[in-house]
Amino acid sequence: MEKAFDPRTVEPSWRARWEELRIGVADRDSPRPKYSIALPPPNITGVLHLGHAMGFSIQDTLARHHRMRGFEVEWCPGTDHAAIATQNVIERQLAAEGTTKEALGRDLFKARVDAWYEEYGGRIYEQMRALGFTCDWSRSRFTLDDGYVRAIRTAFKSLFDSGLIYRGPRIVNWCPRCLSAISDEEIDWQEQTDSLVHLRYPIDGGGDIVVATVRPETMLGDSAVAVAPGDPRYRDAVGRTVTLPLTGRRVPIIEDEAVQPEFGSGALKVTPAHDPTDYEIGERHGLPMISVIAPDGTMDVPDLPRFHGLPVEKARPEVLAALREAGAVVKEEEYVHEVGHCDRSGDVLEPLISAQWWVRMRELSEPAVAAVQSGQTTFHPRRYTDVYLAWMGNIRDWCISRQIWLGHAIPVSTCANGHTFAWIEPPASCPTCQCPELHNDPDVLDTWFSSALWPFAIFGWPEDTDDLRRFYPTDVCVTARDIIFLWVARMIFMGLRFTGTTPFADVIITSTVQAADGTRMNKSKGNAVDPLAMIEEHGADAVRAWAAAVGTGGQDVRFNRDRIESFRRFANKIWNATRFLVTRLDNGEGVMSAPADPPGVDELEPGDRWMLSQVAETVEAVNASLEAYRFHDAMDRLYDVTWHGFCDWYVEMIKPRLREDAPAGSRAAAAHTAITTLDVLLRLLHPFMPFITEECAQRLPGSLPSLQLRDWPQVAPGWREGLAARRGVDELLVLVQRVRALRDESGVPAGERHRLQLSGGDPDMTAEQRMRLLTSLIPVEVEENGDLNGGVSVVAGGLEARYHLAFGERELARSRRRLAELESAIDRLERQLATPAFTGKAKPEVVTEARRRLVEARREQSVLRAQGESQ
RNA sequence: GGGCGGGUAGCUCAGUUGGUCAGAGCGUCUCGCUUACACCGAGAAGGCCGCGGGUUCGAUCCCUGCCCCGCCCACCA
Repeated sequence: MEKAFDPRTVEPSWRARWEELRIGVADRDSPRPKYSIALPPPNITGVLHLGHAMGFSIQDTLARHHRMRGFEVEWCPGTDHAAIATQNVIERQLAAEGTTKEALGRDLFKARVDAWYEEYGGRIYEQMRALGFTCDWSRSRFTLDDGYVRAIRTAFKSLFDSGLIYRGPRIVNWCPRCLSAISDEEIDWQEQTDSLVHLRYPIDGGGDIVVATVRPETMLGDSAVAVAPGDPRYRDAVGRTVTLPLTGRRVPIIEDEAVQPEFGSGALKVTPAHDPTDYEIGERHGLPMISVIAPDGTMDVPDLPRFHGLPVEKARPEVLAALREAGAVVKEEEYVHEVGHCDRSGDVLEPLISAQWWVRMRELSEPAVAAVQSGQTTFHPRRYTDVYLAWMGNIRDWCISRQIWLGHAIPVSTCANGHTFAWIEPPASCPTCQCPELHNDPDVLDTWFSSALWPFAIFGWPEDTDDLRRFYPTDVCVTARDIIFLWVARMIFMGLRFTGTTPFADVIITSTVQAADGTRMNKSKGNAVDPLAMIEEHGADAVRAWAAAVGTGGQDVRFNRDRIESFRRFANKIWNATRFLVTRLDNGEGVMSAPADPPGVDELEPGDRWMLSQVAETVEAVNASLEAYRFHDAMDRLYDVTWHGFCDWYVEMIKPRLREDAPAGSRAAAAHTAITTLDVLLRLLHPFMPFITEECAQRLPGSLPSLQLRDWPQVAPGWREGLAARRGVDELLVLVQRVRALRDESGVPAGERHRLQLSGGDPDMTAEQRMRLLTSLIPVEVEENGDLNGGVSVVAGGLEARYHLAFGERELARSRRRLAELESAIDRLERQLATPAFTGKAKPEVVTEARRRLVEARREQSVLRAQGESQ
């Protein structure tokens, strides 16, 4: 074995091995219980960053863990066409080349897109492969696949035929660059400082009314002035009209509850065609919707040539100037507010009226709320449940049409006779009147409409396929919190609608990876980290272990190269521990088998039992952590027990026993314990760090072609018995540390032995055992002396230390203290519960809690007393 | 405006039913190339657990107020 672990030489062959063994490919007909995950399909807008790597690593950890536990694991991968995002990327590319998609034409544009998908789809796959993911590539899906398209059309038609999809003109979030509507969830709100302009509108017949706006240009489309109902300041004005400056249009003064009387002057100019609030006011009052801004973001006011055709940002000062000339401007003030931007292009959104396709949400959201409330799907961390419920609870209709080139065509046609219908296969004629003259809807679907079907569409829905029956619903969905609404929520209501069940039982929300400076990591800022670079530097295992260590704390995490590096060192540590044991135990015919028959209890020394009991605890702790999706706990624990418990303490303490001249029984027991421990640790670590663990496990006796074919470790009956010996050994280890510190402080030369006088200690440990353990770790001559009562001390010129092992005494003191604590707690609780003021007035749950605590405290008290008496 | 999360060693962060919970990694300092590992080992220093109240025998942990930081939601133009 090489002296240092080199991931680069090891990783490729294991990737190949896993593929040869078809580790990731799920067998539909296997008798094992299934465990399935639908990989959140990454957008093919570029390569994956560290955030993806984290979420995906966690999924692979789950997949590998469940395979070892005996599940037939289906982790289905795929990619998302991400229509609007990809189109933006390509368009930017074209712009850089000095051309446009229009100049290119549809066909060439499509070729361009396909080439992009090819290249980046491939690179994403390479990234995932590099991390050692065992997803089922045989079932890999792309949202533009034929079968997938069929699923989308089926879902669309079903919703359309049930009246849950409708088309209509409404106010939408319009992106003037994408030239498309977008949904509420795709708005990126940014704080912005603007000028709040107060305008005076003359009231017909005398007087005037002042309104405030940050968008004076929209006043060209005003169709009313609104005040709060009953506002005394405007009692006389309501019902009258004003004549708008510049347009000369007469509009009414109305009352509407949307108006906040405290804001500004308490009067609001109403522009229903260009403001969501105003739109609703307009609907309530039947106001005309006067569009003055065109889809390309320029003013559309042919009657006013001064402004017509100006881009909004140029029109604003121009209109303001005109208003000033007209004497309508009262004052201007700085104003900070949130402005919606397109989350793809970054442009300021222009609310405007447009005919779009919508999904009626009420009927879909109600079951989706109920499903989460009833626990059919659980969020981890739990607090995201409330986030989800709040959103789903007051959701508005979903705008699903996009006016872009790329994406799934809306499967709707209208015939010459005006029959509109949805279809699954492109029709030749109208199903109602057989008219062959059809007009297809020109829009495409919101990408998230297709993503919403992912967990069942990947398995062949709407067909009742074997895969669907076998692997759906999935078990968990691992994703980032910023797509809870965009994706997770929508999968839930679509799943309920089309399959009658939620698509996954658990949703794991991973940490968000920030750049080192705490800002958001994103490609355009250039601070995104490519996982491949980290793999190159530290190896795939290090990246994965890092992901597990920081991915599920529920807290955002800053990119920290040192942290990743620490796991590379950890891999090296594992490598070297293995290398040491394997070479030391190689008897010429291979590694000395951890004997087929484990040594009898008699042959195990206290240190061996100490180690095995820790192994038992580790298995249980890791199980509990994984059960609760607390990967960071599991990783921490494994790191600690492997490095410190095993390498630093155990391996060091058995070194003398591993020498060939050591007593055979003792040597066998140490070998058995060491190999057993290493084997269990490697298996526990494998889902997190598959490469290094495979590489090491291969060298141990009894290995299989892959750890993925081994069982998940279980605690063997004897291991826990070591718990009793633990305290005795632990006490010696504390002594070792104190002696080391003492030697360090006293400047004793490294090799020089000194005398150590001992008394006390675990009565079950012989003086011989105690001495062997100590001398394996520190250079001392041990002398047992029953009369010592002091701690460590230095005697005379040469070092001499005396130490009294307080075995049992510490526990006794602790138990006394605990008893005292319990007594006072019981005292207080009894007093509290005897007080009518408390039992009568406090909240019932508080009283119940107090009773429960009292019962618990009494129980613990009696247990401790019983223990005390037995000793 | 509402809600959520966070403020713990120089840095990045753990700390799940209030009582060995004051921890890890990195960094720093002092030793050590003892035949697994210098991608190492041993030892050490370092913290009013954001601030003020409160509950309690006891609070980093529970309640309350405040100060910062981040995020989400929201129709105040």
